[in-house]
Amino acid sequence: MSEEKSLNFIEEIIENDLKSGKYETLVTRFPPEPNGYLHIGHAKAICLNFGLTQKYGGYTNLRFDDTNPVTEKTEYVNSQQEDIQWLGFQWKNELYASDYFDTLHGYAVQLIEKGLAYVDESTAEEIATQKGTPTEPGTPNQYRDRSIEENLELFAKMKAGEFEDGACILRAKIDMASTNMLMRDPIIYRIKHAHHHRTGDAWCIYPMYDFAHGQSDSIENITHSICTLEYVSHRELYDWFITQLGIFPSKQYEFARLNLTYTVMSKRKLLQLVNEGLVSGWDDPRMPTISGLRRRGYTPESIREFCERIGIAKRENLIELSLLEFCIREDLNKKATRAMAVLDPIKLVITNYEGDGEILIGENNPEAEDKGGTREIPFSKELWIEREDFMEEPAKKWFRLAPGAMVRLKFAYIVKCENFVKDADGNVTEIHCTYFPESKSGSDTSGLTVKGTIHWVSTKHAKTAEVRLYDRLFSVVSPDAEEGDFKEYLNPNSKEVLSNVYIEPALAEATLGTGYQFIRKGYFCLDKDSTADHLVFNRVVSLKDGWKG
RNA sequence: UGUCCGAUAGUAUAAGGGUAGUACGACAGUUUUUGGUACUGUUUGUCUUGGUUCGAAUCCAGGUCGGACAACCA
Repeated sequence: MSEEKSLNFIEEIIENDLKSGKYETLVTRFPPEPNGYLHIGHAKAICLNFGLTQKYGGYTNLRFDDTNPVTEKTEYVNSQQEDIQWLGFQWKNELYASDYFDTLHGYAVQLIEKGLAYVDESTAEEIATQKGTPTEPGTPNQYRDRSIEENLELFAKMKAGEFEDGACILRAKIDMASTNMLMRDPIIYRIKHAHHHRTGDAWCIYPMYDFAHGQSDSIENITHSICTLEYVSHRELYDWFITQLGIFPSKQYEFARLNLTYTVMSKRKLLQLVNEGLVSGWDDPRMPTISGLRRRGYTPESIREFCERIGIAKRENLIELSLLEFCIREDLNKKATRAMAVLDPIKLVITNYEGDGEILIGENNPEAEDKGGTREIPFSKELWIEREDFMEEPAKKWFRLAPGAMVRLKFAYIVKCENFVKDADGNVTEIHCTYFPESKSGSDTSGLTVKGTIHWVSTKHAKTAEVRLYDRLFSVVSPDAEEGDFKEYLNPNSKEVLSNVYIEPALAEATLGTGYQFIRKGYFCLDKDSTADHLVFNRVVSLKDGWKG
């Protein structure tokens, strides 16, 4: 009866390690560099790392990989923390690679003392040339055989600030002929007279990624250091430092990063979109950032579900955006309060309706167990309906309004289209209907049956709102794979603003962070730009549309 | 021309020598006061060539294709 969900390759490794007693406690970490906002690809890594320790016990650290002072900012630290917590995860320890600068410096000295590191005064260009190519070995230079004493002295001077940026660097002495370019005496410390967001001006030398990451993992007793595929070739170096230093042997495992159709994911490109004003900011609802998705109306649950469904493997992948959309529809279908809004209005007059109108009762969510309660919806003689719900010359399987056709007004009556009015340009401006008083929703004794039900808002009671419709940011499946500048492939219609949308009165009480379904139109949420007298809604995603006209 | 990683329906992901399964998508139908939801059905797949084996998606060898690697970035 145990419907065992199959394990991904990392879970298999962990189960084996736990079973064999190699580790008692699983420790993972999520290690972002605080140089940008987190995106859906990071969400995959977050769900993986935190999800693993939730499943197997143990804990996950949040460690900021802040070894490059010129790109990092506290603003990013804060946003990254907010995003992780919003996704629903809590780290055990908040740590920084910069916490380990002293230790790391000590490790470097140890390496020098073992004759495994040297100070190189070559220029960046010389070093690049000497490095060789993937198919040709590198060549050692004259600095490689300096004495330990001289190296120690020079490194001390580097630390003391006696050199300009770029004057020299500290390299590990490994193998200039290695088939792995990273093993050809990698740079481990460089000089940067720059202000660090946490250590201030205490340091002018900073460790490179390869000299900081594995050791930081080791210091924290990380058992499984999970990263993306582009670090595969770094693993040899990762292990080499740990072995030479004789410290806790964290192990690195790599999985394939997430790629999404019609999206770019690299921080560099996302930053470009922000800086060049092509989007409104990191949290533009079209951005694949966590903050963008949040503002768009995605829920943490839907993103976690998405990360669960895409799986973890080592092959390159390109996930269809439709899966993300499925996940948010599935979640919001159960949660979203239903309401009526007319995005593209046209007036409907019920010619035989007498009186001031009436109050109807509507279910807030037929998918919720308690139906989400009910609300009052005012109805009257004149209504706004969706322009696209009327066709002067109906198509084949048209269920909606057309001359002589009948539809039900959601929560209200069945009406029959008797007539319509056109302006001088031939545009329909008004639709005239008659209604059947005995067809009232919930107490219909008319015996009439109709195929179509349309939504509406009473003109007299309608409130107005701005609605922002979003579509994919790019018009090609894989902007990264296209020739030329990726920005040439931006979808010019990715955002459409409707400034005069009619909404039913109940929607005037909408709150930030709540999901709404505008019946027949899609899922929406209030935007942070909204004010009491100017409501702004974002469309999260449309409903699946079964009508193929 | 080197080293490393990978290859299963349109997209992802299982099956770990023994029936190729699941999800999303697409298509069709049932239900429905949302052309939504729910439910049912259909559709399409092991990169290739050999080998081992009673039996191979799985193990072995060659090939093909895709990706990564030559930042004082992470």
